[in-house]
Amino acid sequence: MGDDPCVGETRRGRPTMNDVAAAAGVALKTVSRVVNSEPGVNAATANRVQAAIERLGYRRNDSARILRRGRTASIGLVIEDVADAFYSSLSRAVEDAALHHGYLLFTGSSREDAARERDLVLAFCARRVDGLIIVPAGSDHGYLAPEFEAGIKAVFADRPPGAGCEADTVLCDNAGGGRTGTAHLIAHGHRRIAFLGDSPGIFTAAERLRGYRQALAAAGLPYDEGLVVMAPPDPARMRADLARLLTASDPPTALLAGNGRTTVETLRALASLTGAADAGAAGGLALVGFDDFELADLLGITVVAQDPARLGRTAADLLFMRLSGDEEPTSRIELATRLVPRGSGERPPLPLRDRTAG
Amino acid sequence: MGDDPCVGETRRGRPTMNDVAAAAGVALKTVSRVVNSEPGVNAATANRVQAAIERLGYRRNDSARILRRGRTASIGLVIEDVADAFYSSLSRAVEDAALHHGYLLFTGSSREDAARERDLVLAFCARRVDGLIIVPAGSDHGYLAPEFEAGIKAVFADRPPGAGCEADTVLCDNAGGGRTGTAHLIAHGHRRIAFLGDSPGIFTAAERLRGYRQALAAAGLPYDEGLVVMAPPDPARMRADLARLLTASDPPTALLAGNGRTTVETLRALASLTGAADAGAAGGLALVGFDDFELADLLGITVVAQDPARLGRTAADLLFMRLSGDEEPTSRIELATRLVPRGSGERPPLPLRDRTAG
DNA sequence: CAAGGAACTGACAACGTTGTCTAGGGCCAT
DNA sequence: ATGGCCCTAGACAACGTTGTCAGTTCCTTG
Repeated sequence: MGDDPCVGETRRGRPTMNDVAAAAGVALKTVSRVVNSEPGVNAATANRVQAAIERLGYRRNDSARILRRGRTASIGLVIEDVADAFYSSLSRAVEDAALHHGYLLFTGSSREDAARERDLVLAFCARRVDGLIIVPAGSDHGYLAPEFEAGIKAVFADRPPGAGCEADTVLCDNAGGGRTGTAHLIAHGHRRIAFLGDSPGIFTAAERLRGYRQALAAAGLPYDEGLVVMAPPDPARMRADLARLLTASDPPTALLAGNGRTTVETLRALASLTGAADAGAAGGLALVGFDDFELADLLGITVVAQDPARLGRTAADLLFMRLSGDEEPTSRIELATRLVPRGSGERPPLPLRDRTAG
Repeated sequence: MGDDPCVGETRRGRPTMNDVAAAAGVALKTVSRVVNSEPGVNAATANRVQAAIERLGYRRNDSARILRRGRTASIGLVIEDVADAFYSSLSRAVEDAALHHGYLLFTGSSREDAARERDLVLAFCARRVDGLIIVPAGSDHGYLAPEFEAGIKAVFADRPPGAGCEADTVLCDNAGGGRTGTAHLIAHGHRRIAFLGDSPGIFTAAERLRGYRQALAAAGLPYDEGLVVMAPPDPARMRADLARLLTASDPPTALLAGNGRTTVETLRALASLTGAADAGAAGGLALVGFDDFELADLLGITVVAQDPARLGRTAADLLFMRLSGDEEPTSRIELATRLVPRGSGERPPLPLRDRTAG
């Protein structure tokens, strides 16, 4: 009479185990056993249940399951921005690990906003994720205290947690990378090296600057504030800064770019300033970038390479160790960086008079 | 006596609303009202409850909430690979939309594997996501039927669902883009244009090839299978293919690369084959890439640009329309592509004898 | 043949929350 | 003074699952 071809009750919404049980003529618990492949169900019964499951299109409700069992088999990942290649590589590594362990993954980008980091983390906690991997934007992680109390595991990646927050941490050796990159330029004869970093509040930016200063000091070179820019990589601002640097009375002969974004924007700025088609050699400046990027090989850009996938993998490994009961003291791992010479960082200083030739 | 400084019972695990209620001397339901900012609670009482919440570090259990309310305020996103720039831009757009609507986001990469796409989607469904955005890897979406029956909303992005699956779809105009790119090369005098695509089973790859053929036909040019490669972008394989193409008796004077990956790998292959530092001009070949990529501007690579962020935004908009009750017939949106001339696609055909000059 | 066990199945409570309904008390208008 | 209403608060069931425990059947074994 109705227009529903199904046999029996027309239920709106999803069938439950109860519906399946009724359809198969067994008890609820038996369905549960079949769904979870628990032993102790007669093959014939199991088949009947299985048939009912397929006929009704039954799908277990994991919210109920989670509520009952207390574990969610999911983890949360908070990064700075998925659209950034560094973080998307990291994401992918975490995703792989999660999949491998049978976990589902919540993802969110903080956009370098501490409040947003906190909201995301707490939302994940409300969903009762078993663990968290956090690239922190903020420096106060007091809000995590009740979560730790409740047994949640967290691993910090790329940047350490705020003071007073004890948790596993995986970092790159940012200061070491800054030293290496700077020392490389010094070894090629440069004495005036500009550092184009990100906001000084960002841990990695500050560390890399520290490494830069260490290398200068080790070589007996003075630290000149006029050669350092620490600000978010805005294209227009960077072009202006570079123009100012290059037309100064004692301009730099080499640049160290503080991260992937600044490297790329530096290349753009150089290209637009010098009009050179081959930005890699623009202005005869030597250039070392921090963080490798796609096509750096073709552009011949020397970089201090990090390994975001390894960072993600390591963080995930630590987390899953914790989730499987590991109670060791928290560890802090620093991953080495690797200098990849490709030409732009091996150019000797160009005497001032040759500059305009481009 | 114990070593726990807390007053009252020492509970392991998280405090519940019941615990908060006991601590504040009110009923469970009153706590619920406070937590959810429901009206009808005296300010003084609310303060008492709030204090208890903070003292105990209470955090609502969303699994229970979801179970009770039936809606999860979360959506699932299945893409091909987060680490790919195209999909990470798309992800970010979806993430923004989710945040804006107060939804949480599950993410997973299918790796071009239909079974994995299915597993991810079903896992998300088991978590009772309210909606799905899917970049399908497979071509059979029958497994979604029970989910649709249960009221889940799904939007397909970048590629259409398999036959028989009626759902909102947002695509790029792949055939149109293929036509545009090919016509552009033809307009610059090319008659022998190679097409370097991806696996023919991938919808976008097949569509772009179709556009290429349409443009050839429109210009009265023959379709030469020898100029077409349809396979996943493996670097070694691509180098071999390019070497074969370029040393053939009647080699192409221009290349149309089928997607971002193939464009980049083509550049690498050309650079390694010709030894040219400036890969953009390697071998004097004209080149148009499908899908824009970072630094294409600096390299001077002409592309048929898609807009992955817009794709994600549009898909999310459609999904949230559905989630807010929209019952219109399903729509299929095609987003226009945009040709961005940058030099590599505007080179005229180079006579064969000049080739080796590189 | 009785007793014991193995294999299978089911009844029931509990997970932590929210929706519905009811109850008490204070205040206003009649 | 009394009925009625609003404001506040709580009791209780229900969401769909899983863990515990108890029951039934049937087979083995002494």
